[in-house]
Amino acid sequence: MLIGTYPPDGQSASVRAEALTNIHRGYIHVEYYGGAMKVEKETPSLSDFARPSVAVDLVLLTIDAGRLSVLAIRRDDAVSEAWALPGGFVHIQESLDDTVSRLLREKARLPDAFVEQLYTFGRPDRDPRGRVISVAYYALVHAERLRGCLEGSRNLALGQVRLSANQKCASVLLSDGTMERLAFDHDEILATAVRRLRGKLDYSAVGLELLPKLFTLRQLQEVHEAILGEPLAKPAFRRKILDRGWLKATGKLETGAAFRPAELYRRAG
Amino acid sequence: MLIGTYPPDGQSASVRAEALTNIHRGYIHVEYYGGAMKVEKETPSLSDFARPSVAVDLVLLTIDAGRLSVLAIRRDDAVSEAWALPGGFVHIQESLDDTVSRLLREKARLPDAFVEQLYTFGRPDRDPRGRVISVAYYALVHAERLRGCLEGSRNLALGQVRLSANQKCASVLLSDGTMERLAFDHDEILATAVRRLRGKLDYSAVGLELLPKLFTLRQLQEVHEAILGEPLAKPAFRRKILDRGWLKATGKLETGAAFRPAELYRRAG
DNA sequence: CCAAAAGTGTTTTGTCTACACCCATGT
DNA sequence: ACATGGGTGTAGACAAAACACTTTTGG
Repeated sequence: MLIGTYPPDGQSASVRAEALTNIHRGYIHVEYYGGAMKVEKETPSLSDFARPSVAVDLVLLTIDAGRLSVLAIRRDDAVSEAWALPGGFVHIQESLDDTVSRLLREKARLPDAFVEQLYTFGRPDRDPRGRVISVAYYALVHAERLRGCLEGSRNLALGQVRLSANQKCASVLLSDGTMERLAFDHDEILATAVRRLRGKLDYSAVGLELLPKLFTLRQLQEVHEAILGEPLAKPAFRRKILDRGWLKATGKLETGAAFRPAELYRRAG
Repeated sequence: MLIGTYPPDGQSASVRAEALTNIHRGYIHVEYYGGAMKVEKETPSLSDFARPSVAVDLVLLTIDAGRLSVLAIRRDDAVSEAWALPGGFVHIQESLDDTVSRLLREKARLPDAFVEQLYTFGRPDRDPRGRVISVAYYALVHAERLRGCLEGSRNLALGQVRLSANQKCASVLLSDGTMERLAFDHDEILATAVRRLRGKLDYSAVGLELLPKLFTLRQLQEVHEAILGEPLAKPAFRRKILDRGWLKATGKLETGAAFRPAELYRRAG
């Protein structure tokens, strides 16, 4: 399929190369004959539609000072000065999971973490820069693992998650006391992550991802309370969790307790 | 930002142009000087990466002859001759939900249906034609609504869903008795839909979407059994469902029953 | 009356909750 | 010893499962 032939004057070649990269894909043959350029596209074309950009946004959650907190990044670009979730575009030869791993490394300097796909947000107007479809993931890490990274960088912060009454959007409370609404539709993404996490607490061991390898039952209960935003009864919680079989008692006791030290558990299996 | 300079020999320029369109986006300046080509990229753009195509794939489920069945479409293009899920590309100014609505109309002639986003599949090699990221949705409709559409078209079929033992992939059994593995990663998408649906039966009223407005408790039980793939105890099922408060008794009785007619229910609220 | 399916009671089992209580430790 | 939080026992509420049973229809 012949797309066109163009004279080799620098100015117009610039514009046309842009149009090409936007609309067409597949093997593009560029041939030179007699000083002019001929551009062809090979037959089986994937899509003749203009393509949206695809990004991954990351809801990196942790428990900081007993509160469910999220990693926010300050956008200093011309688009927005607000806080937002860390994110980035999906490279052309990169799986979505690979994009998430790269973002974890680049933005939070984490070599790995528990991550799960959350939801894909695709409103055409969700990003003022243009059409960006965002596949949101959430990640859970123990706060200790973020310590170094947060101190090293001035445009990263942990903010406490504040879910609205209808659970449709969430704001963050920064350590300086200011309440911030996240940029774009990130408040909605954050709320979706918290709702998902709340739902998973009952039937999965996700809470363990927010704790160190050895932990006490009280610590796990505090994690659940931080996520659910409500206090839980201690005896009921202990028995429910132990009945699930997710935990294995180590026999070791915590150190540095003011009173009776609690037993340390680790994940079973 | 200078990307590189290349000698204008036809053979290698072809390959390099391909690499360019894959890796870079934004304004690309192409200049010619002294018979060579210089390629530059302009600074601030939405995304400096080549964009993947974004598609929606639709898992349209229904209960046909008491079995969980899925709408499959025969691909007659050069890419594949297998059966696949109906799908299509997301247009540049179209929300994901709008794409789903359009696909429902175009592929199944349905003006509306219960739909929910399922998962986004983004392995770079999942489509042999190139990089396609697919946002999968599942839809539930009463089989009666598909009747006319299926008869009218030769490349559409309902196939019984057969989930593998590990629940990681699903095949379809067509009415001619042949067992078909769906094209691309659609077997994995289908399995994901069935797992999701099974999980939702317990805590949501999704089963009602697969029935007409008036239905008997036995019919609802058969829907649940078809989705779960196992028989359920009648008294337990009745009480559980009625306790949930999703249903409202109408007082009417079914007609045409061979024996005692059952009461008709409809959704509450 | 009989066959077949609708619909209900009753008992048992197991899980979650609430509350009371004992246990171990640092001061 | 005692304050404090860790950890356990018991009783009631509630939901689900198993089983037997009654009811209603067409023939």
